[in-house]
Amino acid sequence: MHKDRRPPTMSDVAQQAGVSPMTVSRAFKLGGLVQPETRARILAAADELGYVFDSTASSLRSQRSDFVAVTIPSIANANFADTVGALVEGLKHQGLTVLLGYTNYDIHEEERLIEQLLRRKPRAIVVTGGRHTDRTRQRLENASVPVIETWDLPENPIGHIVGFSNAAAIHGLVDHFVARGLDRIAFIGGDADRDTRGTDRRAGFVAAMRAHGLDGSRLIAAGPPPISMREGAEAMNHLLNTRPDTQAVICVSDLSAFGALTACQRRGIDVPGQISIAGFGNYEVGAISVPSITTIDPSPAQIGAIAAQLLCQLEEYPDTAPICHRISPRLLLRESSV
Amino acid sequence: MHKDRRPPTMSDVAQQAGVSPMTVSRAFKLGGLVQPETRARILAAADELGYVFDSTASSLRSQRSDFVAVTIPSIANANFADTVGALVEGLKHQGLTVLLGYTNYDIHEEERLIEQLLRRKPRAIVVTGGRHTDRTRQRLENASVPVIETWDLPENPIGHIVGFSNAAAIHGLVDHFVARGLDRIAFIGGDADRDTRGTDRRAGFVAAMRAHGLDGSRLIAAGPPPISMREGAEAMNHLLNTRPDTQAVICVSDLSAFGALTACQRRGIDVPGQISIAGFGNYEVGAISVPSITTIDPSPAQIGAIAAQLLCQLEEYPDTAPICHRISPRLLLRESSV
DNA sequence: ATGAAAGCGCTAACAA
DNA sequence: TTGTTAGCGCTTTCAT
Repeated sequence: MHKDRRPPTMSDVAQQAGVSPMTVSRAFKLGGLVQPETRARILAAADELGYVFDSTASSLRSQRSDFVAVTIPSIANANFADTVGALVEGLKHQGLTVLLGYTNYDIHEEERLIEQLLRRKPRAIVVTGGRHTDRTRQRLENASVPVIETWDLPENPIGHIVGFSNAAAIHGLVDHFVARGLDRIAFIGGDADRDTRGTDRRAGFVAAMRAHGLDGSRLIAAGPPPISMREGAEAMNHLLNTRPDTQAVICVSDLSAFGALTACQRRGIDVPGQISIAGFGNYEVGAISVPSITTIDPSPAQIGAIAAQLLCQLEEYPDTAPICHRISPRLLLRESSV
Repeated sequence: MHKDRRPPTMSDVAQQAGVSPMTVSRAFKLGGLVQPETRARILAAADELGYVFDSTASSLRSQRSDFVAVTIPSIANANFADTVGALVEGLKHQGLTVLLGYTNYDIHEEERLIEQLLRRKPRAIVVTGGRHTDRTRQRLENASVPVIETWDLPENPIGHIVGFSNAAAIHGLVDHFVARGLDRIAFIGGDADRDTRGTDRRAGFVAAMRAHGLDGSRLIAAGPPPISMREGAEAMNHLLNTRPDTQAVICVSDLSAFGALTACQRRGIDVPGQISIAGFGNYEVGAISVPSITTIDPSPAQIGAIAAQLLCQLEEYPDTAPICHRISPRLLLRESSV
């Protein structure tokens, strides 16, 4: 092995196999029309030389890449991970890869990220959420690649949508609590406008309380996202100190709901005996905690699967009119609420 | 807007700004030697035309990309997410992006993924773990880009290492339990050879028990990774049914440890009164649960930060000899253990 | 089923 | 500081 020699190209492989570079190129394509034995010889030659296909050159020449760009607010979030997992799975068969970027719940970081991703000429782009900077919108609109917004139902969609109304989902949860005779309901989280889905959930809470003629002012801020267990516990402590007569708490996610639950446990407050708790997202922690936590399941994997399906359709019919696919979040009643 | 016109290139921008394409190229580089006013004019022209820099062409011509490939077993794992987060943060200033792929804890999937990533000519590649298929090893060795293996201390490293011994970390935990007078200790997880770090942890447990002259056969399989809360609860139930005299349980991660804890709670078994529980990873759930869970903190963010630092160093001195940076996991004693 | 020529959009190398 | 020329490695297009 001569370590400092320049890496072999298709021409080198072609020479080794006694064919033209074009035939090597065809041998590496999936439907490439090459004699099976010729292909075998080529692949053997490639292996022998340690040839690595150059996607860079391929993309430049063909003016098409083999990946879909996906942006999520955070890795380390099981909900978004499930969406991405289903997306990857659904695109694998099309020979499409997923290129993942995360925005830290910041639409300016999203802007930076999306500009970076577009430079690589993705086949399509899937973003989380429907709120973006003006510049991001503009970039995506001009990008001339399919755009899918997920986890939201934006009023002015850029392209396609696979999502649901975060506000409506919480509205349904409030309805359920009120039907069970609970009046004094609080909401934890969703104060920072960085997490737009969290903000929508809080807005849904306020609207629902108003619709029932109830006091929707029990709003506990939990700081900038990601709002997790610790923030949920802190918010719950604050709530118990300031509004001790609260009967039920809806949290922006199951993670903060679990934190809230632990705060109650440490204070000896019985859940759901003294206070009911609900979350959002159907995270594993809420399914398994004692008590288990009432939640709303937005079917993250389904979002990914449908987005993948839509992308496959767009591969075949690029001019498909903008589609809005609504997911129906399900209410899961568990031990943490009466 | 003519939607079907081909997208503008540097030449178009150059023409618009009244300069040569080369000057536009320089204007887009960070240290490009261009008159400030010229650059301003160029950027304005680019904006006006909706120009998007073509990384594909840039990479092909310059034979160097602007990204580091990173592979992790799973997104949706807070530990790996923290490593990646620190890596991204540490590379941002160098103008390097992270391209993330995940392997589903499968070294064959890893092989596929790494081949895909290498086709894009990354500046470096950071992988999780030190066990790979032969073909993966070969590919990485021949790739002529820096390789960093993390979260492990492989015996035959491919390149650089930023990691720790998973076995030794568990060994220390066993020592602690034994010193507290606990003899009948079980281990949950790590049966499948897919999660090599989990397997190492179990091996560390067995070796430590043997070193103390204790019975190291209380091993509860938890199925294929990712082993999470549900599997931890199931394994704990199995353990309580089959070896009810167990005094302490070490779990392959805090997630399964939390599951094990809930299993005890549902059966009315006091933790740590009747049984001690420990996990691994210092996940948030174990810090906040009631009781909080004793764990080992492998400093995931530190791993990422050091890897990033090493990569920066390698940018400057590419011929740096292989470095092995050892992390020292810390034992965090919490409420779940005596 | 295979080959030859041309060129994708950018930048290295050199020149001015 | 800016411009000119050539070519990165592949695939499109056309030919055989």
